[in-house]
Amino acid sequence: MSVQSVDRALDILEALADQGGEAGLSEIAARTGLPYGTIHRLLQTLLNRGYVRQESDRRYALGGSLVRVGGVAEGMVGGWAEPYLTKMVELSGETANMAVLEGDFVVYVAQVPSPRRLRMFAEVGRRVLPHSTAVGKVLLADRADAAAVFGRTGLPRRTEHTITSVERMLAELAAVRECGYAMDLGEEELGVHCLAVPVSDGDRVVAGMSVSGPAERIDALDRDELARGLRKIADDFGAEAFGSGR
Amino acid sequence: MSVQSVDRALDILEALADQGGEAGLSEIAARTGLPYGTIHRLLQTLLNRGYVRQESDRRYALGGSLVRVGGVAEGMVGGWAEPYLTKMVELSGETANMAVLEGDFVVYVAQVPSPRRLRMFAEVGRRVLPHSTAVGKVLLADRADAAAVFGRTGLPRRTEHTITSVERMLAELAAVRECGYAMDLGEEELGVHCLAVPVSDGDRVVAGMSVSGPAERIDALDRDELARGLRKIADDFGAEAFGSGR
DNA sequence: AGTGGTTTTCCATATTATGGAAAGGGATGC
DNA sequence: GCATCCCTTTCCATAATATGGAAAACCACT
Repeated sequence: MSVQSVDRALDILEALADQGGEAGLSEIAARTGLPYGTIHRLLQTLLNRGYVRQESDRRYALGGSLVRVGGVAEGMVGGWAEPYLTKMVELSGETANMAVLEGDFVVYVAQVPSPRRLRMFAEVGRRVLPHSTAVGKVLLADRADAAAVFGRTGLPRRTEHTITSVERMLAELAAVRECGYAMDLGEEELGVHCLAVPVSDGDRVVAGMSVSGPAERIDALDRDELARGLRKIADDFGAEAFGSGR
Repeated sequence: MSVQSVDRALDILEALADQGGEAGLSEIAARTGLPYGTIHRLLQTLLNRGYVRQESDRRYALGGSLVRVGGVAEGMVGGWAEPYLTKMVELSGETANMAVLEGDFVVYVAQVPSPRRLRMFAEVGRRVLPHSTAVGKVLLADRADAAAVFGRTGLPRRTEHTITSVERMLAELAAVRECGYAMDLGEEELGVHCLAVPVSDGDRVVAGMSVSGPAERIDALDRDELARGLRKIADDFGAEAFGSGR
């Protein structure tokens, strides 16, 4: 039903992404379990098309052709998310956002604003560091290399509530994994609180969705109940947009 | 030397991207020249992995899995661009940027700042609309659906110099195609001028590189000569990062 | 120079993808 | 409400295509 060689080529691309975009042939072999000869041949093909690039030290890296295709895809996904974000707005009364991780940044790719007078607005396209946002936390909670990300970006203080210690942050991420949602209590912007839930493709967290609003309004909601509702919506979206088969 | 089915799968992905991220099976067939049965089977595979999604009207669209992989690739490309951007800084004395189109936005993916005291700074990660920037113009000049983009985004006035009419903008894009570079004369920010050149994968424009600085300094340079120099650098980079084979 | 760990190439084999043609769906017009 | 047209999906016999083990080449250390 599926074309084997294409499936395997995608495995290789994903293995490369998992390793941060760069890996040697044997690392790919370890991760995918495919025989060397096969991987090498598949890599040649991806190389010819610019989907993979070979560094001077013979290691392989994700290539430029993916940027264009990925960019177009990102626009699509943002569009599909809107009905789901709308449900989140209905459920919470607050502005809903979707964001993905791009390199070490959180990028907002879609938004549906709250109907209220006082509301969060126009985040689409914004790039922020993950440590001070609720979506950032759900996105990193799933990644084994979260500590490495903090090593590169640091945890700059944005407000008096920002978590600036790596240990405390890792503990926070553990808590997020535990309860399945993340909060931002004025850590990015004073007076703004958010609750974020993960969007999964059934295997890994690929995006986050959140609602954000004035601290008092968010705090007035029942977190666990709200989180349950949002998770449901996010799961539906994940299944629709990313799921399919596997 | 290359795995046929993988090659074809990539053709399909690219055909989809060419059509703005969405197409019917027969449109893909028209574009790629592949037989229906083959395309369908390949699409099934991509569907199973979330690289393609099927809309309710049975059309196909680029899928969510590309977002993650594309995001990682984007980080890589930004890194490789730096030596080339450095050359641009040496040539022009001004800050150099690289940007790509993501959905309808221009996203800056890499920067090398000018050594001067007064300089442009820290644009990486910023997302702006294409109409008011030089890179945006070179990126759109290559796209047949530029008018559709403006339909969605509008051409909001950023300064008194911003081009806000679609006709004038399309004329500008034609001029850009003609001379091979684009200018921004304070259209995004007063007093800031830029000159941008396209980065091509040998077939299509995939990114833009630009230098930006204070109006007086940029205006003092010989545009055509500078553009020639920048093009050379951009071409080298395009060949290295996106080219390879085909 | 020697050694260990890679990456790359090769080639006979049968597994795997191929594509033409026919069946199935949906929409549009009469 | 029915027929028509166009687009999508399925099928299957064929051979072209991808496979993967093993050997060779390469590189980086020491």
